[in-house]
Amino acid sequence: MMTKTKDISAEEKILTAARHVFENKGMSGARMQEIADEAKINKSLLHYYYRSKQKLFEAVFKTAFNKLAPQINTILNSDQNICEKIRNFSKNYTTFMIKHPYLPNFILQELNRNPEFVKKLISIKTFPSMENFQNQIREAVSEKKIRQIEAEQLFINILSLNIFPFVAAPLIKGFINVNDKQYISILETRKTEIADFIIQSIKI
Amino acid sequence: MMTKTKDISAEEKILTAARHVFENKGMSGARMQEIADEAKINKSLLHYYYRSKQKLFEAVFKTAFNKLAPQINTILNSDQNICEKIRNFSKNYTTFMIKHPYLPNFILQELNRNPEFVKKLISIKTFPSMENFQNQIREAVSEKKIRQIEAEQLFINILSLNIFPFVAAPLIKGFINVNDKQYISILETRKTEIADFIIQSIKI
DNA sequence: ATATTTGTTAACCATTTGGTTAAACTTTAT
DNA sequence: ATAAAGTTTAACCAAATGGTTAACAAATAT
Repeated sequence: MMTKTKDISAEEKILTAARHVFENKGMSGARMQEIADEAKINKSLLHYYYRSKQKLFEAVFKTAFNKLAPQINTILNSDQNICEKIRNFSKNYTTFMIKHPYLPNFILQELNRNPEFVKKLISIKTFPSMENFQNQIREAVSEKKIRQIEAEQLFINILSLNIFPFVAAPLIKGFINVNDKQYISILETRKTEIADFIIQSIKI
Repeated sequence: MMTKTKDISAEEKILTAARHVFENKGMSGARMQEIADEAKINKSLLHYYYRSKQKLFEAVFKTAFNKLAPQINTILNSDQNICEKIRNFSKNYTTFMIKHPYLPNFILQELNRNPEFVKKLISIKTFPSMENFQNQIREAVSEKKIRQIEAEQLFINILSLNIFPFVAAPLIKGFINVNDKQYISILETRKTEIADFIIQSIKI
């Protein structure tokens, strides 16, 4: 009857549950039944809305990737100066990922398992290019605003310092021997620490 | 006695094949039959030598982890000075991982999937501690050899810059638009580039 | 030589798993 | 009201999968 009013659509419940299960177990570890249970719907509904596990996975993966890519794009294409870029990105990225800590690992995992997938993503979307960033760095170097450094290397460094602490959280927690709460506190510090570290390195 | 005059023992072939399959597909994506095929032995032999998939996986994981942990330990415990440490580690680690590119991803993936596993590793082994490294950094800071920085943050930065380029290889290759060969060349450059970047940042 | 232990294989087996079907229930259109 | 279209479920199913069994082969000990 009126059950539709405050109900979240099944399709939506499925996507949320699928996201959760896939992020935790990966494509091959996830079970359709587990997703159905978590969404509290019948397993057949999964196939009704998304034809197959693969299709459901791709839906989840794409929305996940579309949360990551635009952020990285702010480094490559935006008219801030270099230091601004680094400061803003590090702050925004870390803030966002503290709320979605499984996202980076999920994406990297599946990208590693299925490297051809990257090519799809690059071709289909208006995929960010290094060109603007390269020009910006070269210019900054020749104007002696920053020391000599290759754009690719700097780009990799920025990504590494920002993303790795989330991907390797269990490992790092083990080595520096802190609990979850303490680790989040360390990540909070990194919102500004990362940018300081990078800028300190490239300034003249 | 049990001296095997045969070329390579079946047990060894299994471990090699298992390592390969597990590194590529992960625990849940790996298939016992695939491991058997790759080792060119009957599937029953897998269970003869290693009781179960889980046991076989653990054998593979432990040997993998034991290749990573000692390297990280050279940062935490070794009597080199800070710059030496950073230079040597970055060079050695990157050199090693170019030869074993799937290792870091494999370890991080399974650690993420099963975070309790870390606790096992920490407790059982003479697991490296941060203490010496912390003292070294604090001392260097107070002696004004390097600028003020927390040991944990520096440690995370060192690991990030070294390990992330392997974990995120497909992603980075996509963004900076290079092929495998070009990417390896970039990694080669990083053998010294990483240390330069860090030292530039922390020197006074 | 032969008994015994160790290594190896093909044939099975029980369970899990992604996916299908057909019927029932709801909502919307006529 | 009633038909049509959309949504949801229980009951199935075939294939895949981790694991077992029992017989056979090779090495080792007596």
